[in-house]
Order: sequence, then structure tokens, then C-alpha cells
Amino acid sequence: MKNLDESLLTDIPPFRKLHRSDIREILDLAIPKRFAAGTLVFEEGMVAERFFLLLDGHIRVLRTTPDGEQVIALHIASGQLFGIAVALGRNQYPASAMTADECLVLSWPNRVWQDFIAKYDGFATETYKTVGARIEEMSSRIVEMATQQVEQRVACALLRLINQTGKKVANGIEIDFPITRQDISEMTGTTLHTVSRLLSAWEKQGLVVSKRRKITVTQPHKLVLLSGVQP
Amino acid sequence: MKNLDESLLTDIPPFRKLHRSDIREILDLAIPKRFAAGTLVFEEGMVAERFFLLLDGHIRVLRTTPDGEQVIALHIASGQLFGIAVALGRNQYPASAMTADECLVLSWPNRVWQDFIAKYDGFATETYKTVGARIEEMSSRIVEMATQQVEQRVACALLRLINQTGKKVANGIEIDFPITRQDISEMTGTTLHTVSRLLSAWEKQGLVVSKRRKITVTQPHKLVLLSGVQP
DNA sequence: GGCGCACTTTGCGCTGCATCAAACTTGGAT
DNA sequence: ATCCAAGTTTGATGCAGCGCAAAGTGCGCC
Repeated sequence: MKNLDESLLTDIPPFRKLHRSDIREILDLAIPKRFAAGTLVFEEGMVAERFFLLLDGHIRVLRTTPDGEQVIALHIASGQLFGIAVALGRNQYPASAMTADECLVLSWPNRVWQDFIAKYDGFATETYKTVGARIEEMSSRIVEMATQQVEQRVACALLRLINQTGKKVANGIEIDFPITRQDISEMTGTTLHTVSRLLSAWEKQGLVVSKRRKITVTQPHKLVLLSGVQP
Repeated sequence: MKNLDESLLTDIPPFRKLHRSDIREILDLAIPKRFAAGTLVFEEGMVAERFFLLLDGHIRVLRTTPDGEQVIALHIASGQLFGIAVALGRNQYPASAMTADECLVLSWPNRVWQDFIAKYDGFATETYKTVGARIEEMSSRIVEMATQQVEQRVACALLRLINQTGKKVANGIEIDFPITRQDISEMTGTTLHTVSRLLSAWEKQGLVVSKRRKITVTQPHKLVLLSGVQP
């Protein structure tokens, strides 16, 4: 499309070191698109032809089991690349990407990837830093799922969410996109019932406040205690 | 050290496209080292100064929880790079690497990484393909842990092991390095007791044969059925 | 050859969490 | 204003698999 403003990319790590003219070139190759909440950007198994940058909103990376259960592998916050199968030598997307709220996304065809890597200083390094962070997150989740009880896993999931996408508000830190008990159960490998019971209990103890599709953590510190890191 | 033979690297993907002279250069920069079974090559949290290639043997990638429990994140088969924190913008190793059997390892200082990437055609691509495969494996494990019963998870773990490091023998496919019930429990987030019960049951049904520290899968197909993929 | 350790097996009771079931709440659509 | 679907809460029940305990077995080593 036309006339995306250069300032869109200047604060985003993979592009931070670039000159205005480089950013212009990059933007001119991009296709911007708006997605409504709850829509798929791409689906697991699709042939990967493009890679994406989330400019605004929040994205869930999902995998679906043969019998239709969903698991949320991770969340993408704005400013991050996603769907970068091309960077990892995959020709299909290994998971689906669904918007959690309204999203603004840029995308480029895979063929420009090599140019970006070769031409733009810091692009490769910063991108693979993101990959490294995601690997670290995934491996932490594996450790959690292997060793911790449900309560601790849910606490960890909540902490991770407020760290990554939390917004400071009057009474604490809130998760600034709509999220249901079901979503949290899909992040932690439990059921929405159990998550509901936990949140109710925590609300009674004053650790969190939650309305429908909205959670605010009022006492992160106490949640950390529950999560069972370094006892 | 001296005089490593060029043929060591010619079949290994990241180096496959290179000329003999390039391989010579690369080998001259490498330090080879032998590790006995059950020793640490590097430890979680250590400042990452080198990256590694496993020439022979098998390596377990471990993480340890605050209360001392171990989780096996993945296994490395010979011919693969590991400890490539440098490729992912990390300056500490995010996990420990322990040999499962006797291993022969090459290593290089991180500072040559950029040169390898820049200079050697296909090195980056092949390396990141490996990274992609590991991400895929980890995300599959997350899905399994979130949705499957212990029996299915153990079946999956066994299948993964024989696919990655299995050796065909007379009566089936064996895992060709020593592995205990405890190890399998650390891969699947269960207890050695449960693994022992499962293996005993499977042995009665003729799916596997196992001796101490040794497992042979005799009927992989039936194990696939148990593992619960695509019903 | 036999001591001792590391690994394995098996039994039993208990519990954390899933499963089933049903009512309640909320916000958006008409 | 009313209705409805989506999300949430709460109770009751069952069982997979963990924790604990104790005995068995193969292997390396002196």
C-alpha cells in the first residue's frame, strides 16, 4: 500500500540501526493489514510464503491436537516479528497465529528475507535474539509443566503475561487484551474450571481482580511466591 | 590440536557445501575434546564463550529447577551443533549439556561465529534449520504435556528417541545409548515408577524389550497407536 | 568370587485435578 | 427492553498417577 510512516519501524529492534532511507525501502515492500479480534493470520501447516511484523495488538500462537484441543504456545506483543518460518528453514508454518484483539500487521514475501539479512545491519542479530528469547520461554514452560502443580503453572503464566504485555493501572498491572479462563487453561494445560477456581481464590485473597475477559494483578509479589521460583 | 581429518565434517549439514580448504581452516580453529559418559560439557547459567559440535556420542540438554529436579529438554545426536547461545543472542547457556555416553566434541570460540556465518555458504541456513527443528520439537512437547496422558507422553518420547538416535537391530530398533527409567521420567514429567510400570506392561505385550539402561522397540507401529497421533 | 551400588520392579493408599452437571452473570445484538 | 450466547462460578464424584516403602537384580570393581 502507500505511505506508511517511517516512524513505525524506528523503535523496533531489528530495524533500529537502520537509516531512514533503508526503512523507506523496507516499508515500500510491506503489505499492511488490519485484522479483527479472533481471526487467523495464518494457519498451522500452511505453506509459508510471507513473514510478519505485529505493529499493534496481540497475537496468540496456537497449536491444535488431532482431537481438536488447542494449546497456546506463546503470545506475541506488538513490535515483534512472527511467522518467521523462513528464518528457521521451514516451508510451512508450524503453528497458527490468531489475533487476541484488533491487530495491525505488516508482512513481506519470504524472498526479501535474505536481502534483509544481508543488507541491513543488526537485522539478523536482533531477529535471532527474539528467537532465542522464545526458545528460552518454551523451555521454561516445559520445565514448569514437567515439575510444577497447576496452581504454580497458572501463577507463572499470569506473571509472564504481565511481564510481556502488562499495562500499569491504578490498582496494579493489567493484561491489556481480552483473555478468558479458557485461554489461560490452554496456556497451562489445565481446564477452565480449575483456572476459575484459582482466580476466585486469589481474588478473595486480594492478589488479583478480574472481570469478564479481563485480569488485573494487584499484588505481583505474592503471585511470585505462589509460582514457586527460588524457594 | 593437530591434524583432524577433513572427512570429519564433510557429511555434516552446516559444512556440507564447503571446499576442502575451508574445512581445513575451520578444523584448525577447533579444539577437540573427549568427554566420558555422564559429564557436563557446560552448565546452565555459565557465560557462553564457545559453541560446540558433537562428532560422536549423545548429549542430553538439561534444566534444573530451584528445588533440584532435573528436566531433559532434548537430546543431541552426533553431527549436530549445540551450545550455540551465540547464534541466539544469549551470553549465557540457557541449559546444561551432559554426555549420555562417551562423546567426542569440537568447539570454537564465539568470536569466529560471525566469520563462519559470513564466509561459509550454507552455514547459517543449515544451522538455523537445526534451530527450527528444535523449536518444533519443543513446541510438540508442550502440546503433549498439556493434552496427553502419561502413557501417551512416554510413548511419544520413546518414538522420538528411536527416530532421532535409533539403531536398527535384529529384533527392532534400539536406543543406542544408555538410558534409565529415571531419564525417561525426566523427559516426560512423570516418575521413574510410572515409567517402569509402563515399560513392564509394554514388554508383556511384546512392544518393547528392555534390559538395564537399554531399551529396544520391537513394534514401533503399536507404540505409535498408543501415542495417540491422528486418530 | 563376592561386595556394594545403581537401577528396576511391584504393591498400596492417597490426593490433586479432571470430568460431569447445572446454575448464574454479563454484555452485545435486535 | 429483552434475549441470547459467551463466559464464569460452584458443587459433586471418580480416578490416574504420585508418594512412599521395600524387595529384587544386574553390573562393575576390588
